[in-house]
Amino acid sequence: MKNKIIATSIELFEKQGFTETSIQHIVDALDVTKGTFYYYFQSKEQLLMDIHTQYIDDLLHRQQQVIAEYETAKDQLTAMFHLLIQDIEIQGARARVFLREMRHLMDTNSVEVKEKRDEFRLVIEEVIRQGIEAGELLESLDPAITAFAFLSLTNYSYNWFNPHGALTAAQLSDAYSDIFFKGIVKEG
Amino acid sequence: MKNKIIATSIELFEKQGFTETSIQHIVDALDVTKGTFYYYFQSKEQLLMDIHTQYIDDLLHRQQQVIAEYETAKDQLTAMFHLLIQDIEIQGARARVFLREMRHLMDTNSVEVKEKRDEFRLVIEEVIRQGIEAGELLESLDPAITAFAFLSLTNYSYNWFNPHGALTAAQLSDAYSDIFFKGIVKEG
Amino acid sequence: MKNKIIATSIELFEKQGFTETSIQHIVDALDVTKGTFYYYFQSKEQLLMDIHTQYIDDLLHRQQQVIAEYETAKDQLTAMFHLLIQDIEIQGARARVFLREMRHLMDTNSVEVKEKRDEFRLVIEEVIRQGIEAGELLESLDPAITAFAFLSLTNYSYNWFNPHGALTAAQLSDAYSDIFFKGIVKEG
Amino acid sequence: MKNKIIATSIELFEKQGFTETSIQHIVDALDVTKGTFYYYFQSKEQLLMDIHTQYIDDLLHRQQQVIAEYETAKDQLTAMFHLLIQDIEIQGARARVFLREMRHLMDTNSVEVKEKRDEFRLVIEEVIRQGIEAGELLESLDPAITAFAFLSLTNYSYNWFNPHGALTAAQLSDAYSDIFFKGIVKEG
DNA sequence: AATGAATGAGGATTCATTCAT
DNA sequence: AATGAATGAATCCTCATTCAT
Repeated sequence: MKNKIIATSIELFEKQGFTETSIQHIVDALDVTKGTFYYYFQSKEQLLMDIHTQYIDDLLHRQQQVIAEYETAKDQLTAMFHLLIQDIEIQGARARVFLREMRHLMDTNSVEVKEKRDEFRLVIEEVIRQGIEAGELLESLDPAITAFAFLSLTNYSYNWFNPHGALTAAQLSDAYSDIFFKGIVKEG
Repeated sequence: MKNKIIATSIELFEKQGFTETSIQHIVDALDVTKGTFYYYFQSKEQLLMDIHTQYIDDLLHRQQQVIAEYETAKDQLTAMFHLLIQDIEIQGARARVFLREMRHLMDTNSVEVKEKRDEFRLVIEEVIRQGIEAGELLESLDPAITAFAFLSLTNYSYNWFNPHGALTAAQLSDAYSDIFFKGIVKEG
Repeated sequence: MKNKIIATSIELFEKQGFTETSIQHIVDALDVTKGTFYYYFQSKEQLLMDIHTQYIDDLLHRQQQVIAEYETAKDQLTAMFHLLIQDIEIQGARARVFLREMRHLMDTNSVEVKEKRDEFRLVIEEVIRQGIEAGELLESLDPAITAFAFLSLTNYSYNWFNPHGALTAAQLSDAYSDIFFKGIVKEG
Repeated sequence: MKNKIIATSIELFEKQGFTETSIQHIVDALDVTKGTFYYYFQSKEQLLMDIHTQYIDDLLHRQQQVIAEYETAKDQLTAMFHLLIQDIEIQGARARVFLREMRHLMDTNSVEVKEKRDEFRLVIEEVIRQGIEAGELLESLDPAITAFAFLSLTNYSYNWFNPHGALTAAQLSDAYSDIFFKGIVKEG
């Protein structure tokens, strides 16, 4: 039941937004009553926190697998492009809720998620730093800014990329890898 | 007064979000009454629409100036990086409201803003297309995807870039231009 | 202008009801501003009072003409049936506002209109009383109840009679006169 | 609780009118909170609809009983006079709300109630038609107009008849039957 | 004679949450 | 494990009215 509530909430939060989705909407969609909801969750925010925690923990775990599996910065970054963009198809709704509704977490919840989010970003930053040291990436790069650039490409794609359209997730992640690695300008 | 309401609303919408900001909050901040608000705006959505229209119209206008002023795709894109990122300092709050709260517009409002947003994007797409034709940019590029990549970098920066921090807007737009034009990989 | 406001208000009050019609509606329909309204009327209730006074004064005046013009109770009542029912065509909206919205008058206004309304009814009662004394009408009648019966027929017709339908006002007042004078039962 | 809300609302709607009675008035009179009201009713209009439905359904049911119990048109109409006028004492407030506030129902609600109201009227029309065919009532009558005359007498009495005054309901319905059946004019 | 800005109280409705059962 | 009744604060919005100009 707890998982059913989470699954339904994600759908509704994605479609209508967190604030616009009432507990009543959620329980109506599941054909149970509000009491049931409050048996499983302390509050609406707690539900949002559970969704966030599940998502980011899973992502961190998969990021670690990618790091372990590949050796070079380029391979690791390519694998992360694939990981994040191909995820849209399966985890799209969850990811969009994660990216859009974080601001509704308060106090410790907010801090806790922010820390894990930062962790994810800092791993990327570290991959880039090691790529530079290994002579694989340009020395002129600022690892922090470059990590933000990477995350911009992946995260913003949740706003517009439709995995059921003509463009496939594989095509998009390949195209983004190309742009990110080689740039867009033709060499003189 | 209308402009004062808009200015205050932008601040509050940015800090707390559109839904979380009540008309009461807005008028309290201005020390007027709710009646005053509704004298100037038909509805809360109309206020949001006014903010959106002002922002996107201004942006489209400045985009046209950039296009007119520069000749090559590279220069035009560089100028747009500067335009958008240096804007964060002055227009940051307005831009963040624009980027985050568009979903609260409904029906015709939603369509109208979406069209202008698309127009802005399609101009970038066209710049890229002409850059390719001119032999300036890589032939392998998909102009549409590349335009999205460009917008990802600029728009996502509103989420994290703090113009009052150590990193300046000029530094960021330069760094992003470099990455976008030349990529991050060291040539063999 | 005052008369234009009254005319427009009657239309709106009839269509939407007194409470549901705002001053804003009225002035919008006339393409003037609220200030104009309050230049001519002290309050919304004063406007309603003016409408009521005009209507009932006119009616009392015409009732006196009928009384003066005809001699027998039957002729006077017939003339009043015609007066009231044929009025629907020209004065329908005004009459409906009068009959439906009287309850929104307060204190002295309410009393003043009620007195004139009672006066109209008591004249009918007196016509019936004199008809009985003259041997024209049945001795078994209670003049007060009979006057109410008369007013029921005329006033309730404002609720359903459509002067633009197949049934004409003349046909209706004739039919009502017949029923009221001779009843509906076939003599044994 | 639902019935308590209905009962209290009827009283308040009758005294002050539907629009003039706020949900706050209703819940204050019951010493509960607004939330409670909206737990039982979707909206203020739904409450009004419930009142209307209860009233008209009950009336239709009792009309059928009268039709079944009596044989001649005269007896059926007499019984309906009694039914409707004696009802004022017990159902007066409910009936007045029904007769006065129907216009606040919208869309399907309005149509639904109107249909049942028409049904009630058409049954009366049919009784009159059969009375004419049976040679009991005058052939010159128009059944539709005559039915309206009947309803005018009964419905308008809700506006002025006070069952706690000197005139009893029985006396009024007898007087109205006499007038309706035999008219007011003395036979030559 | 008319305007435009402002008020402040009150309207219907929604909602997260609680709690006894 | 789940229900159903109730709360009370907050939300958007409307409105009659005032008043300086």
